[in-house]
Formats: sequence, structure tokens, C-alpha cells
Amino acid sequence: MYLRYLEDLDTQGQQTASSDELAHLCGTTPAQVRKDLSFFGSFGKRGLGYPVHELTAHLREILGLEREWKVVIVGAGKIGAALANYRGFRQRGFRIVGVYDHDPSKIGKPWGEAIVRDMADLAQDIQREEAPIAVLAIPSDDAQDVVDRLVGAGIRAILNFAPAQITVPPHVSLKSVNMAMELEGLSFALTNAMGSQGAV
Amino acid sequence: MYLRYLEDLDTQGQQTASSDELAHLCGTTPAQVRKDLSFFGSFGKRGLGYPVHELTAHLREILGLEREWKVVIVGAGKIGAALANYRGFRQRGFRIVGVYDHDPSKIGKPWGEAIVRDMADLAQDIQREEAPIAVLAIPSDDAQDVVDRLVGAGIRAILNFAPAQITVPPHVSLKSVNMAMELEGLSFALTNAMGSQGAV
DNA sequence: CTACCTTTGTGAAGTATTTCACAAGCCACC
DNA sequence: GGTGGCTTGTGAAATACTTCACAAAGGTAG
Repeated sequence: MYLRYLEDLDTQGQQTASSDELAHLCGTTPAQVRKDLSFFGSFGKRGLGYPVHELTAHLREILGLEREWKVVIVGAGKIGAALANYRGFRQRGFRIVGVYDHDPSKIGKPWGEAIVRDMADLAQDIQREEAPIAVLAIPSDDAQDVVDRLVGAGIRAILNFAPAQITVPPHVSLKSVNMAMELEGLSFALTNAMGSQGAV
Repeated sequence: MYLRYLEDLDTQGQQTASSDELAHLCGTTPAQVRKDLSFFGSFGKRGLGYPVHELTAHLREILGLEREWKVVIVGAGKIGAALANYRGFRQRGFRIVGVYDHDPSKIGKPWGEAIVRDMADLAQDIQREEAPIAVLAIPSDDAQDVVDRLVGAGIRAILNFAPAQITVPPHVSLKSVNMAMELEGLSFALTNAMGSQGAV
């Protein structure tokens, strides 16, 4: 989060930013900003603040964004399309090297810059291309199945959009986004605590 | 999260579930399950576990899912399409009453069961339909602008997919999902702590 | 009806996270 | 080169969250 705002400040030509300013931008507190950043090192100058450009570079390094990550998208539906279209991925060094589906009516058809490939080839393609990250945009029923295949093929990280609890071995990183649950959280906020809380 | 698995168990006809079982399904601990549920009341029977069907109803009530929520989608792009297509929303009581865009080439065209409307009409439509929830699926640049208009029209909750920090007055609930940040989290997990952590 | 097995609900203990508060350091100005 | 106004970095205090552990039930079998 800090990185995004620092990049904005950087393109605006701002030289330094105080923890107070960053806190305001990110919706947190100055003390939190300082503690967070101090975990990785001592980047600021007392009396001045943090050097925007330099800190940006540091954070990109810390997050591993200096290299390019190859990503495969599994599931050529609407969510997959939205993700493939999203410029932010490429800007941040994530290159989509393949899109997969098992629907014969989709396989072989062009899809953005890529062509939809058969999910049956997924495992060997991952090994050949050595893509470490997969984005899962398929129905829940197939999710764990596909995950197991991805893990077998040597995937290292999975971003899951299927509303299912999936399990992976400890050496694989997993992050799940569940849009229905997000809306339910809002429903809860509206039902209770009416008018008492803001951002949740 | 508990609700989703309880609904599964319910359709499978299971009568009761122990905190241990729920913990396993949800990837947490039995003590955590009990503490979480006890916050809202005392639903279980000692020696037996929790009554699946009854607890499901309780949770739906607590989350405010017994009523129907009207939702407008702002932005008729790929993300908007993915969301509108998502059956889970309707199943959970979220009814999409309108889709808006400011692109003249999209306005008036059919879009799923709805027709894309002009964003200029957004404010008055919200007031007329009294939709309390908006899903924001538009580019970041316009996000805060549109949010301000939504707030002015009396929106009560916003689910934001634009990768921008937006601010709302305290009586409006806000939840943001940022897909680039999720991937960056995975990049971090892969760069550091190689092979030491699992799900993040 | 009693003994025993199971599982909840919950204070207390243990961790983790956030906030406080202030010494140390940097800059600018005189 | 000293003085004063800022701002960081960081131990310590405060707060929040998770886990432990066990008394208080509920059920069952004999």
C-alpha cells in the first residue's frame, strides 16, 4: 500500500514524505508507518522524512517486484478476462504467459494477446515455461482438483478467486479473494452498527 | 466463512457439527470457532456440537442476509461483467438493480438481464430505487469522484475494485479489493521466506 | 439412576499488534 | 557554530487477539 502512494508522489516529483503524510494517504497512523518501515530498515532522515524515490526502490526490492514473474490464468471466463485486461499487472512485473480452460468451445480462440489453451496441457506447460504463479478463476467445484494439478506441476503461488476453501502444501503460497464474502461483510455493517463505523 | 461451510453441511443433511469439525473445514482452531460464535450468542449443545440448520439461520440473520439488498454496479467493463454474472450474489440476497457507465457506446445496450444506463442518471436512480450498496468497477482516476456522487445520492455501502484509496464519511461503509496488491503479496511470499510459509 | 464420554462456553494466560512518548539526529537560519 | 523547529527510530505501555484449560452440561449405555 505504501508503495502505491509513494509511486504517485514520485511521479508528482515530490522529494520526501513524512510518516504523517504517508499515514494520511494510506489511512493509518504515523507511528504505524514508522514501525512498519523500520521492520525492513532505516530509510528516513530525522527532521526531513522519507526520501520518496529511494524508498520506492527499496520497497519494490523488498516485495520482489524488480524481477518479472510469469503468471498463468486458469479459467477463461469473465473474471479471467478482467484480470488479463488489467494493466496494473503488467506494470508491476507480472507477465501473463498463458490462459487455460477445459471448455472445447473456448480452446484455440484468441483471447487478448494470448490464445486459450487446453487445461490438459497445463501441467507440462507450467513446467516448460516455469511460471511460478497461477491465478484461479474457475467454478468452486473444480478448484481443489485444479489446485492439486498445479501443485503437482510445481506451482509456487496461487491467487484464488473461487469461493472455496482450498488447501495447499506448506511450500506453496495461497491467497484467496471471495467477492460474495466481501458483500456479506457490507451487509453486516449495514445491518448492525448503523452509522457508527466507516471503512471496514 | 462459517456460514458457507454450514450451508454445505446443511444441504448434505448433517444435523450437528462440532467446533473441531468446523475448525478443520475453515482452516482455523476449535477454540477460535467457539470464541467467534460465542460473541453472538450460545448456539451449541455441550457434548453434541452446534445444530447445523439452526446455526445457519442464526448466522444469516446476524449478517443481515434474510432480507434482499439492492445493488448497483458502476462500470460496465470486464470486472463489472464478472460480478453481474456471479450467481453467488443473487443466491445470497443481493439483487443487481442497475448497471451504469459513462461510455456512450455502452449506454442503452443490453447487459445480462439489465440495460446499461447513463452514469449521469446514477444519483437520481439510487434515490428512486433506494439501493443502499454500490459496487465500483471503474478506473482509479474517476473513483473518488464517483464515490462522492454516490455518497451524495445517499449510498450506504461501497465495494470498491478500483486500485485507489478512497475516503467516505463515517456513516458509509467501504470495502476495497485490490487485485494487484494481492499478487504483490504473493511475490513477497515467493521472494522471502522461501518454502517456510504456506497460506498467507 | 449413575458413571462416563463428549463438547461447549469462558475466565485466565499467553502472544501479537498498535500506540505512546521521547531521545537522537537533521536542517535551516542567523 | 550554536539554536530551534521538525521528524525519525524505538523501547515501553497499552490494547487486541488467540490459545489454554477446565468447570458445566448433554447424551448414552448399562
